[in-house]
Amino acid sequence: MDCDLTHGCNGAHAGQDCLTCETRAFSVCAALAEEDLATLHALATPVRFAPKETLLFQGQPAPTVYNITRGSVRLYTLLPDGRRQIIGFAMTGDFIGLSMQETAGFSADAIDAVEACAFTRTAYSALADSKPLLLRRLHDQTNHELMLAQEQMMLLGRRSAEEKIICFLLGIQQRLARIGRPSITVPLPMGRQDMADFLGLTIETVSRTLTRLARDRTILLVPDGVRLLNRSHMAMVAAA
Amino acid sequence: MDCDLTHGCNGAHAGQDCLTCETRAFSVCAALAEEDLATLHALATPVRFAPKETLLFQGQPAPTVYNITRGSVRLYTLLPDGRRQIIGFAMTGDFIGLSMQETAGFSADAIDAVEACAFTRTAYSALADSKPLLLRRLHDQTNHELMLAQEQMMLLGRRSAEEKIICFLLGIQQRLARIGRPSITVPLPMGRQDMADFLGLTIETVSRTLTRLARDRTILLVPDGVRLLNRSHMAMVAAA
DNA sequence: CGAAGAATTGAGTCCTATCAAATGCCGTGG
DNA sequence: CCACGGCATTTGATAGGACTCAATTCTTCG
Repeated sequence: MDCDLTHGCNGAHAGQDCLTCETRAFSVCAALAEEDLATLHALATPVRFAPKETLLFQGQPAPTVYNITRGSVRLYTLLPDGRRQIIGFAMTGDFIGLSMQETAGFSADAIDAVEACAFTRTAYSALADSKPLLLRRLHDQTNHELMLAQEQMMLLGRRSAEEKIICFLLGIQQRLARIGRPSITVPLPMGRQDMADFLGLTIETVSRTLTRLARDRTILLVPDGVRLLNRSHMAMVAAA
Repeated sequence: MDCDLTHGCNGAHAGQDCLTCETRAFSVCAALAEEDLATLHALATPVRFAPKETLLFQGQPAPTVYNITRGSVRLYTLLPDGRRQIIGFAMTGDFIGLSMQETAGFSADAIDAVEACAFTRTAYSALADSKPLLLRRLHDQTNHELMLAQEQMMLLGRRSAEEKIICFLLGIQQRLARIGRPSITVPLPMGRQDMADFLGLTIETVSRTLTRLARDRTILLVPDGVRLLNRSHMAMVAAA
C-alpha cells in the first residue's frame, strides 16, 4: 500500500486489529459483538497523520470517516476574513464525520501525531444500516455532541474569560476520566491559540488568565499541560 | 378532558388530524406514509400553551415530546446565578425532545400562544423503532441541529454585536422561507431580552444595534418585527 | 549556538456591559 | 374617553473586561 501524504499514511503498525483495539470500549465500536468486529475490521484502514495535517476541509467532499485511536484533532470553521472558531477537539475514541454528510461542515486537522481507523463513508453507512445497535450508538453519540455544543454556547455567550478557562480544563479532565485516563494533571496537546479559538478569546487573554490562575495557586503550569491544585474552587466557578 | 395548566390545555380545535396537518410537510412526520399517519394520529394529543408557560424544565424528567404546530418556543439553560443562554427557538414544524433522554438538558417555554402535538416519549420511541424512515428522519434532524449549533458557536465566539444581529435576522428569514413563509418583513415574536440571551449580548446592546441599523436604512423597525431594506449589505456582513 | 516559533508581559484602546433615566406601549378601570 | 400602572424598549453616561499592538522571554530544534 502506498503512502499518500494528503490523506494520511499507514504506518508500520498497520497490523492492528479491531478485536484488540484498546479504544474499542470507548468508541462506537462497543456496539458490535465480537463476530461483527471481523466485518468492521475488513472495512477499516489504519491511517496516521502528522501534526497540522488535514483530515477534512470545510465545504469539500468527505468520502472518509475516522475513528481516532491516538492523538488529538481540532475541528473548526473559518470566516472569509480569517477568524476561526474551534468547535471541538477529537481525541482517542472520538468519531469524526458522524453526520455522514456528503460535504464536511467544518475542517479538521491533526494537532499532534494522530492515528485513526479510516472507513469509506458509504461502507460505514451500509454497515450502520445493517446493524441497528451501531446506528443507535451513532445516534446517541450525535446527541451527546449536541449536548456538548449547547453547553459550549452557554460558555461562549455568557461566561467570563476566567470561567471559560476553568470550564475548559475541567472538561478535558472529565473527558479523559471517561476514557480511563483520570489524572490531576491535565495534558494540553493544543497550543494557546487553539484554546483561544475554542473559548472565544484571544491568545493573550488565555495566557494572562492561565498565569493569574497559577499565581492564585489554583493551577500549576507544566510543560504541555496543567496540574489542578484547587479543584473545589474550580468546580464552584464552573457551576456558578 | 380536563384542562391542566401546568402541562398545557387542549383547545376546542382538538379535532385536528395528522393527515390534514398543515405542518406535516416540514416536520419529521413527512417520513411517514399516509397509512402510518393514522397510527401516529392515535398517539398524538393536541395541546396548547399560553405565553410563558413551561414545556420542559432543565434537569427534570421529560416524559413528553412535542411537535410545534403554531407559535414560538424558547429553549434555554440557566446558570445558578441567573445568567441565561437561549440555545434556540423552536417554531412551526420543529420538534422538541428529539434526544429522547430521560431528563431534559434545557428548559423550554412558550413565547406566544403555542399549539403542539404531544407524544409520550416511550410511545414515540417505539414508533421510531418500528419505522426506520422515521428514525432516519429523526437522525437527520439531530444532525441539522448540530450543524446549527456549530454555526451558533462561531457567532457567539467570533462575531461582533452588529454581525450577530444581522446573522440572526437573516437566519430567521431563511428558516421561515424553508417552511413556506418567505417574506421581506421578518416577524420577531420574542422580546429584546430573548434576542440578547440568544446572541450573547445585553438587551441594551441589542436595542442600540437595531436602532443604528434602522438609522443606516439597513432595516426598518416595525411592530413585532423588522423589514430588511438592504439584504445585499446584510448578506455581505453575514458572509464576511 | 542561533534562529524561528510559541508564550508571556506590558501599555493603551475599544467595544460592550453596567447603571440610570426617559419614553413608548397596552390593557385596565374610573 | 382618558388617566393610570406596569412592562418593554430606548437612550444616555460611565466603567470595565477583553482586545490590539508591541516588545520580551521562553522553547524547540537544526
